[in-house]
Amino acid sequence: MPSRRWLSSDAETLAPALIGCLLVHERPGERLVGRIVETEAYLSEGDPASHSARGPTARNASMFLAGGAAYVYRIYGLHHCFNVVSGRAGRGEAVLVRAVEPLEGLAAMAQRRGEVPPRRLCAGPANLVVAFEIGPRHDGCALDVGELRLERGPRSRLPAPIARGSRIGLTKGRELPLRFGLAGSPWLSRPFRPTGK
DNA sequence: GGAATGATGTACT
DNA sequence: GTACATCATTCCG
Repeated sequence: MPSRRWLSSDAETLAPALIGCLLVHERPGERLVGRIVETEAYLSEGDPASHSARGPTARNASMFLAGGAAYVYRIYGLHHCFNVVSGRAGRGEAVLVRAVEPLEGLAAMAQRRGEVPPRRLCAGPANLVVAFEIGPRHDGCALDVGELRLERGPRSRLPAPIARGSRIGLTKGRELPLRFGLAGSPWLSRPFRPTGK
């Protein structure tokens, strides 16, 4: 049984640690793989932007599971976003996966995403969810077993340093530098400004 | 019951 | 930079 201990670290630690890890969606006849290049941490305390900020509800219940579960929610009535729950059970922290570099299954991803340039296939949390055919059915799933999995990347060094900046699209908690990404990667949803914003 | 809100993406000025 | 599609969830009364 693969160790899940690395997934129980706090969100601010896990978010950069997920850069370089692989997201795998494997079903009969189809295998989708991507390398995570951009994440955001949502904390259990002191983070007004976190869905867990006002305690458990029906929607955010899976965010309070133990690290290694998936948290999938709908936003703006239109899209879904995929998170890796982190920390110990009951904490309520998670890491939003904002962009991955597609490695396998590009044709299937393109079919779902439509006519977009390759670099936009999995750029943005709602876009990668479409490309990877992730849905509400994955909410609460364990990410070390089953069709949707998280795999540790190669132990070799990353091809670039990890950049850090403020999170995107928030109305609260903008000042917290909790966005992480592979510096200079063409697969990011948006580039990191040199200033860290 | 009713209203406000939102961890987005795309198109447009 | 702004407009907006679109609706479940959340909060208030």
